[in-house]
Amino acid sequence: MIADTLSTPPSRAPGRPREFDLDEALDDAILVFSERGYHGTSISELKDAMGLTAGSIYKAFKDKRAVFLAAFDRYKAVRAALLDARLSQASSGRARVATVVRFYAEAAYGETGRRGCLAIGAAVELTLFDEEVAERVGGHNARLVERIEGFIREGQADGSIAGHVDAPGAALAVFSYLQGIRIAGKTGRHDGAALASAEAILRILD
Amino acid sequence: MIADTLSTPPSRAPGRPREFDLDEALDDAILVFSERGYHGTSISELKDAMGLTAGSIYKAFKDKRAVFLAAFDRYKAVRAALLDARLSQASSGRARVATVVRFYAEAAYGETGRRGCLAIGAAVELTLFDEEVAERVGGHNARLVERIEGFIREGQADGSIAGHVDAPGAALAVFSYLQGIRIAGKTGRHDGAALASAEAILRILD
DNA sequence: ACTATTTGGGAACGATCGTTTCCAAATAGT
DNA sequence: ACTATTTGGAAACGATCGTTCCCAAATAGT
Repeated sequence: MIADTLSTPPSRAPGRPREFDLDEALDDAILVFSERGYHGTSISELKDAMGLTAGSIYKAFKDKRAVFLAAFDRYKAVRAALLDARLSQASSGRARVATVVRFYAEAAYGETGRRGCLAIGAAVELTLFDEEVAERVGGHNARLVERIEGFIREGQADGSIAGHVDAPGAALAVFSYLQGIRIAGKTGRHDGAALASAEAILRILD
Repeated sequence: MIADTLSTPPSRAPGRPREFDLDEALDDAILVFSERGYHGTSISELKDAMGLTAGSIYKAFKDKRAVFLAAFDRYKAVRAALLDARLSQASSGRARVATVVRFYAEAAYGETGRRGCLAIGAAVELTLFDEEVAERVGGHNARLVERIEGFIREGQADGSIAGHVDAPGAALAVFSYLQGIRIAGKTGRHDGAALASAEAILRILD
């Protein structure tokens, strides 16, 4: 009985099983939405990119907006997992800030850089007229700023960051840099520059 | 004869005169495009915002894209004039960098902040699939980065900025901050924080 | 075997998109 | 006065948008 309710994963729903992997489809959606934006992506393009028919998309998601929201959530989850893995190897407050800064700078050049950041696209394109998107993006951003501020305070406690640094101001400055370097990466040509700027920004912790 | 070709400004074209001011209409277009983005703005919304009929818009501009390009150019020109006026009152290299940083930080909160930056919207939404937009945005950005780098070098020459600062890296870091603070302003709630972050970012010049 | 349920695939829907066309009104040149 | 030209305004265009519907196929439970 208890075992029955606990071992539910292998059990399957009644009807015909879905022939594609939801997360893989969302990964494709992330790419198109990142490149073309929300309004710039049609269902037809989404269909081609995800390798699905319109019917299948609308059976898996309520509407286009739901696809975007799901893609956004997955994008955030995947990126956060990647960052956290790196963060676990940083041993001082300064090292943690540096890890975050370099993580974003690395994503800012090359193909990834030109493709752009889905979260920034969402913030720019949707926050003003979609309350739910605004809350999600705003929440993520606020949490990241708080996290950076926490790293700075940790650094001040462990001696890796100067005590006179204004933690809230510096945290927002670093966060802004993270967003901005992704925009710079959309039009910028030189790759090493992004990494150099990452080192430069860390000077605000001295 | 010569006077004739030189005093052309008061002379008028043949047909019925335009009943609206082009620049005022573009100012309205700047607002809608900033708020809703390029793809998110329909001709119908453009029509309402500019107080014109579709016919009048298409007589003044080739198509929707041309309206956007004109709005973009005007936005850039107006903002540049505003910045230059402030810049003329800054007497050291550091003061000039600080002026630029505060100029962007001020635009990042309140109604202006939530409305967003037209140039950033263009970069995010259009650069990947519109070569002309990419060139314009990329050109503006590159020029601003170079300008900041110049201010830093001037500061190092006049003693207001430390000599050990990596000018290209710091310039791109400052530029990225400028873009990022405008994004932060779309979801951020607290106004004073933007200004505090502006002061924090200037620490990279120490 | 049969029913219920869900998916894949594609045709079809109304709505809205960006754009063009048409006509009356307003100007300049002759 | 007349012609040429341009604008204002609104109706009309085909194309594409996001979404729904329909039917055959594939599964689970009985």
